Amino acid sequence: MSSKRPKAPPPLAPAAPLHSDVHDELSRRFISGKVTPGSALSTRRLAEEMGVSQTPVREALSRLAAEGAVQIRSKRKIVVPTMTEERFKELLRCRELLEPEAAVRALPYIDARRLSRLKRVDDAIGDAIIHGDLNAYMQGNFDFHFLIYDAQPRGILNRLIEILWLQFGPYMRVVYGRVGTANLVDQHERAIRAIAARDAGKLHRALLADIRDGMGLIGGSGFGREPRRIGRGRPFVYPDPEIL
Amino acid sequence: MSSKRPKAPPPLAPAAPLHSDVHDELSRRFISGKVTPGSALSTRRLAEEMGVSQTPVREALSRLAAEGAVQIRSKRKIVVPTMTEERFKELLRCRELLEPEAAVRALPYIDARRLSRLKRVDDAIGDAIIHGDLNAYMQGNFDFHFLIYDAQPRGILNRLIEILWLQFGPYMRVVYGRVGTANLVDQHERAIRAIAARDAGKLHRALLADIRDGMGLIGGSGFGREPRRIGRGRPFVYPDPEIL
DNA sequence: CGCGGCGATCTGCCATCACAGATTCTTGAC
DNA sequence: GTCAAGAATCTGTGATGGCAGATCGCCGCG
Repeated sequence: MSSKRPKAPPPLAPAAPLHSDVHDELSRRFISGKVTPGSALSTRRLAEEMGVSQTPVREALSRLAAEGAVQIRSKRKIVVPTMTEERFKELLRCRELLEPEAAVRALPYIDARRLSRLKRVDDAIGDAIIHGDLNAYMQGNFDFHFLIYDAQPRGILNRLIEILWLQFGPYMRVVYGRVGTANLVDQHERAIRAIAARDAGKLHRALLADIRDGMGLIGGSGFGREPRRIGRGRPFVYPDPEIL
Repeated sequence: MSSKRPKAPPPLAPAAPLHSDVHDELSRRFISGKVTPGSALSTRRLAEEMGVSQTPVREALSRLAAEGAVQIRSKRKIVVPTMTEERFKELLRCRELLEPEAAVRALPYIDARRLSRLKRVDDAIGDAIIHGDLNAYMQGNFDFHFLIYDAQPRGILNRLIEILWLQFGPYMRVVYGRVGTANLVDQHERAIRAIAARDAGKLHRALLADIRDGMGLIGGSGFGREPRRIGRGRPFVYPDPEIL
């Protein structure tokens, strides 16, 4: 009953801007592979779907473009990029360079509570593999990695990794959908043991193995069963290889 | 004199969107250090300055925010981040991880013509150091590195590196302005020799040395002679350490 | 002299509308 | 039946206007 407070104060949740909400929502879709490579996005449709105007959507897509998750073609098209073998390899190479480092840097910040959460997530991943639940698997995989990296307050390194996952997500989904999750081996357990033992070197190697594992699995599954194929040389070509 | 072509065709330059122009211009300013850390940006001012409306400016700033070059504070402020020692170290660590790799990958694509351009740029850098021309030095330094990385068509790796430089630029300027360019050693020559010899390992080490060199120079110059200092512990604190 | 409060002015943010290029679908001529 | 021209309908883009929060400064009260 103090005299102040003309209206209820929003102590938490200081009213995030709409474009931020939109970006978050779209990011989730990308990382969890709910958007399919090669498909087009429309500002108007997204705006209507989310109940906002075009403006915040456009802004969110602008950010996503900067993050490489979408391409803004000059020909009035904004599409989620298709994957080429080259692009895919580069993506994984970047992950190899950054993620083990991020894990090692985060290691000192991983407390017992977080470690137990990691174990729970890993169990969920195991279930997902058994039941062939692709959604659960991808969500679990994301949670697992970023539960590690984000133990330390998010910095530039983690940000770069997030950018990689934004580009990685959509493609991962289609590949796993094709190959199935059955023959996934669980490299995560190695990581958990390394964390429990506070062994940075082991953790580094475990992450590297995990990433390379996905590469072997996916990379061998063949590219180019996508929207349309042109010619026969490199199976996949951008239908519109113009600038930007 | 064909029957078609109601108006002149724009064969090159397909009329880039305004927001793209704005982003390019701002990027140049950031990379070349023409913006000072801690300063605020206003959409209206920039719009007026560039002769466009707020809309494309906001979009460009959105991209720059995704690239970490600016922070969009919730309190109606959009600022170029100040530098903390922590942030600075992380930035350089990321450069160490990515740039030598990018150089090595680009090495096969560097032809004689590009190599000679590299030498010219390096000469210009030498002159800039002698004359203490900070603008020329920073421009030359940027040109030198990206002349190497961009020998290979720009991919994800180069994109990540660009993001790092966008964040790096503003701070580099103030540090060099403080320390001076006099005692800069030229690690670039090592890189040039490595390229001429087609020696990937040598090139890798040269780049690493170049980056660490800057780190030693800058890192030792002390942080926190910036806008305002608070307390005495860690010399530099965000004046507004809220979310985002 | 100090300080509290109110107004002018700044800010980012978002909705709306208009424009122009591109695409698609229809329609009409041969 | 075939194909080309044009209209209808998409697309991203940009300017404008206005809303609400934040900030700064001035003015007057104590």
